[in-house]
Amino acid sequence: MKNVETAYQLLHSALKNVFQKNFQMEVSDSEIQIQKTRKEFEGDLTVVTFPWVKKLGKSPEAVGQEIGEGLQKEISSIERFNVVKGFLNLHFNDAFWGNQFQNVTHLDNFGLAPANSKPRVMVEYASPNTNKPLHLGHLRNIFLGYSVSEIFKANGHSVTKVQVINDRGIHICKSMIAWMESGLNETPESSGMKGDKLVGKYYVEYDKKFKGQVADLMASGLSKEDAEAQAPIALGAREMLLKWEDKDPETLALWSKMNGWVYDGFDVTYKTMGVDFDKLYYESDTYILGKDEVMKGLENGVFFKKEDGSIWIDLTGEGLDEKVVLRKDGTAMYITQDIGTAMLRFRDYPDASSLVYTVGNEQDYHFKVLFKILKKLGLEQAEKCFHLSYGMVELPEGKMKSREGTVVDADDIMAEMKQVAKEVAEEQGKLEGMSETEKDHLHHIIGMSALKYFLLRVDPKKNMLFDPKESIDFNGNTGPFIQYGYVRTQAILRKVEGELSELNYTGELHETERQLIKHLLDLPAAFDDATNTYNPSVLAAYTYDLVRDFNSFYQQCAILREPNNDLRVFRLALTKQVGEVVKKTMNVLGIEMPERM
RNA sequence: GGCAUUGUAGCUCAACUGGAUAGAGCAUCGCACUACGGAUGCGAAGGUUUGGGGUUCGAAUCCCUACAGUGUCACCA
Repeated sequence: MKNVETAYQLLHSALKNVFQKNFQMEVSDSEIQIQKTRKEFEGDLTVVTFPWVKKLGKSPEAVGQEIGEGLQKEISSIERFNVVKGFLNLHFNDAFWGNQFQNVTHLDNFGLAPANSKPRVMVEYASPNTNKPLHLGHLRNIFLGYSVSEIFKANGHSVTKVQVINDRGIHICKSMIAWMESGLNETPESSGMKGDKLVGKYYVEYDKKFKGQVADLMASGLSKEDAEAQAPIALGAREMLLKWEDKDPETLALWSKMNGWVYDGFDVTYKTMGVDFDKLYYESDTYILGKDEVMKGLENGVFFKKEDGSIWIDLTGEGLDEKVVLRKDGTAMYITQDIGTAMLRFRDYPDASSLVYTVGNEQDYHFKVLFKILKKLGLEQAEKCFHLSYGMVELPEGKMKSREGTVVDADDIMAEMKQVAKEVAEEQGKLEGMSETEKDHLHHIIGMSALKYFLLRVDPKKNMLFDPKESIDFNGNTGPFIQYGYVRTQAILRKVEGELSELNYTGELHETERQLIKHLLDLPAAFDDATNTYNPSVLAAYTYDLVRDFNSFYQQCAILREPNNDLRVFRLALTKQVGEVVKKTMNVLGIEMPERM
């Protein structure tokens, strides 16, 4: 069992009965609107009566009154109700909520669906180029993709995390040619640099040289275009790409050596992030497959060939354009590769029902086209493929530009967060008796929680702003705030270990207790919402509110000091449940909970 | 220019998908408590939801329009 029968469900069916009995009417599900009662009114749940006002030919107040009385007969736990305008506010008694809570404590895995009870979903995220290090934008991508994977798992799906590594193409050749021309023979070992940083350095080097050469050529009278086409280093890069495609052994050796450095660097970064992958795809493998698929599609009439030999698809019938899928020289492009990768993935995982692509919204159009193509090629799962499109992370001065040096490096920002966590923790001075490695781990957990929460609490669809100067907060609506709330629950529970007996309390509830219970009961709905909308921010908001409710409760109700033992046990059980739920939801966001901080 | 997308407190974000008096955090000001862990709680102030029309019992949300930001419109990825 994932959940107890909710108050919503109860009300829902009771409403149907009321309409049968009082008005001899059937009501459709869509007519029934139940929402939480707003704070300024008295009640727990509110039924909106407007949809029926016309039909019944009565005033909203009269309809509300009548339904309210009917509902009271159906559900004895409805202690009282009031009608304000067309809103029927229902107040359930304390016993009802006490009971609901007790039912939850008996569940094994409240809020979660049984593992692997639903079809497999593949989630692609990260998918970096191999010519430069990861930056803040990647962090949003990676945390988002990881979290969505975990959300699907929590909802019972089998999940395979994949990425496709863009390991070939002109951009890698640029780093390679710059490295060769430098003649320094630098390696990560010799330079002491992280592999991805080293390769990134040569990418920047390339750009510098290129610009210098272009400037020189222009000074000697060439047009900008000609200069760019004739810059020696650009020619070198292109030549290298051709050699690569010809499988020139030396070029291939250099290529795999430098890519290897990058992978080593990425692995370190992924590890710090706390993310992983089940299966990697390399563009250098899949682009050939893509070509095959295009050729097949050409035979089947999905694609057509233009006079110059390039291959196209006509999507004008679907409101899109014509699109090239294979160059006239027969080489693969981005979308060719994507077609191949998709086909290969569904071949590798025939039980997968869909594939989620975590890719920035600048590629919205690309994925529209891709999914149409996949469908035309006869891939059944094409309709269920989903582009998890997310907005850019902007800096105060605008978009990040790697060439202008305005990127926020992933490793740097993570290290910085950890450093801040360390400073705050030392200031607090609550960690005596902890070993240095434990402390180090704790600082890491806290720093990462600030960063992850910061990036995940925003609706993925939207662009968001990151201000390095103000950096990331540790107070208020933040990861560390939630961690602190969790730590507090654990601090309390540690003192009563083994003391938790059966729940026996049936008395009145404090307002903050009712609030807390109601919030806890919303967990399954929050998970559903997050799954349906591919949106971790739903869970971030849910958890933040829960912790606030708990803090409120904690401030106003004695737990350990409560003299009435039944009530004390009840409050301890509440505390425990809050801790478990927070840990669960944060785990899905990839955020670890410390026991002390 | 076409298409897509966004515009909510000084700043960063919410708003149960059309519901009641638009909510949080940060920043500002004030208060609480021998603290079960203060990385706390409570409160004040802060809004013509970019402007203008429309749809209806009811609009930040849907439609039209103007303005502003962003993305995209490559045989780049």
